[in-house]
Amino acid sequence: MTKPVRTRFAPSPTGYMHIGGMRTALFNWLFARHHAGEFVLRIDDTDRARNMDEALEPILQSFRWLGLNWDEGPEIGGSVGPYFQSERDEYYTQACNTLLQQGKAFYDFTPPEQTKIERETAEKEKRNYLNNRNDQNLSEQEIRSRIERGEKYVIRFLVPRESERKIVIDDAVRGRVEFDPSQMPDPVIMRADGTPLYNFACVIDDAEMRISHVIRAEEHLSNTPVQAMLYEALGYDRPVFAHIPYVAAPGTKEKLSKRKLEKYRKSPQFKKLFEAADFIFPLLGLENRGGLDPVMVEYYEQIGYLPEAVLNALARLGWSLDDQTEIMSLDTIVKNFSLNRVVKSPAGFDPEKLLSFQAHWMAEVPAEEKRKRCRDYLKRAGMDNSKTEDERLELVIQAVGDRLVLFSDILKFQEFFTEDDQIEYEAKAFKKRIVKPENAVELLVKLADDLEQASVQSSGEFDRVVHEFVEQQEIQIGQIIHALRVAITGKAAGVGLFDAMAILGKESCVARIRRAIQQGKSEQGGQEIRQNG
RNA sequence: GGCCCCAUCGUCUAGUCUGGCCUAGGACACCGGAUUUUCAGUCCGAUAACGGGGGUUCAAAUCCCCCUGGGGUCACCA
Repeated sequence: MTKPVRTRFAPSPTGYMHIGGMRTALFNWLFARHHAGEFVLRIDDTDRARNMDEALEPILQSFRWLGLNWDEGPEIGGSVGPYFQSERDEYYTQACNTLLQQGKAFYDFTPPEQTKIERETAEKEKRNYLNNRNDQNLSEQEIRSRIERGEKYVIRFLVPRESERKIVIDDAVRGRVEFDPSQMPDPVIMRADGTPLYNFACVIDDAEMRISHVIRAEEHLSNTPVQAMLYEALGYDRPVFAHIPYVAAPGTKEKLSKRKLEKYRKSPQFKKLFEAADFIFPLLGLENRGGLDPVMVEYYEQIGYLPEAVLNALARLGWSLDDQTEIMSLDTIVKNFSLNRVVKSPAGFDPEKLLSFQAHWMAEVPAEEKRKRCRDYLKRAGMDNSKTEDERLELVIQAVGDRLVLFSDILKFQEFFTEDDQIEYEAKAFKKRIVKPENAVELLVKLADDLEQASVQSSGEFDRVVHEFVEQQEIQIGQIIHALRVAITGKAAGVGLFDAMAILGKESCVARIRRAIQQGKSEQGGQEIRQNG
């Protein structure tokens, strides 16, 4: 009988969920779900964070947002808990004592400074570092008396160096990987204060929690031989290891890292994400949140991505279904996921591709949901007024159409939700379309009069009135339409002009045109004065 | 530096295990054209890759060797 599939993800409570970490978590989750197994969330908090809730909540929230549920872990518990490493001391102590008794681990009183010197010397001499084993054969009595004297010590696992045997890892992604134990230092497994080190705690937890497949990023590959030896020493069965490639920064092969944020700011692929953040987050009052950047999952949630899009993009980062399929729902991915089809080389995270997935999934969102989410952004930006009522909002969303890629994009169309005298003109567009052309202001004056007289309501009616005006004035439509757009929306580009006019209504249009005329005249006047002076 | 991993269009990838159907497929981006009052979109089209060198073979992106390049990791971090 094969063991039931159980996978895990073990984040440290750092207060943020790394997008690359999320990808690792996703693969674990997918593998478990595909095999109808279980997915465990375990918290690696051997560092003992002080504000656990604060540090953990954003991580759990990212899982919730993406819909990656866990079967055991924080908030829900489970039968092989506790799920916080800080509460599992007894397991580690016990395992450590077993190793000590069996002579598979030893007390090491070597002061850390000396270890450091030895390591540096080895490096200087360009040879592999191996720790000294001076304390390996200390008698029980001597150990006791040195401890009583207050000497500091650590406990090291005794690597079986003398055997000729190689440590072989049959990795589910990378195939057979060999390591030579005779090259490996004895790892510290317990600090003097009795707290375990990651490599040790991890083995015990994975074994005790009956994890069948350890799917993790490839930077752990070099930890694996040590862990494999620990499994054996402790009499546990090894899980299947699968080392998936790490997620690289856009356009590079370097691991995506939060510490390199400033560098990313300048990268062309990341630039748009930062710019979007700079525009949107201040409107939402989030500018002081500090760490809300594109390396975190929370960024994508806050700026209005769809879980479907992020999931789709993450799944395609290092995994493919076949030679064609790009767009996949979570169901499809679960149905088809396998470790065989995980690539070995690191995959650069591509924000452009994510955006294209987003555009696709956005098109599938029902109108009502779109309205709800957009209104939420308007509300958070303080634009909760009579103009954001369902009816108008629906019209705007329809007119905006595909231009709404992120929910927060609605904030780029503020002109529909602000008062007529609050419109901000894009300086460049205003100059080019209204101030500079000789007769633009004059035409706008006449058009405003015409509009005022006319009975117009629908987009088609506005279209008709403007076209009649064009004929009457014997001009090209291009001569008025750009000025008109800027006058009404303040912008050079946007939704269909007649749609915009219909949404705003005749009164608003006329008011806005008149205001632009005034502004235009004053800017022209200013120019003349300057020219004359 | 030691150990380990990786290597196909600008990017994500298919193809590699099981050599021939690969004059290397798809997607994103980019470029061009059409549609359009702008922008976006949509449709059509174009450009674009097996890191290099040796083998093995009738045949190599695919197997072997070497080189080069990139990366990960070397803690009383996780």
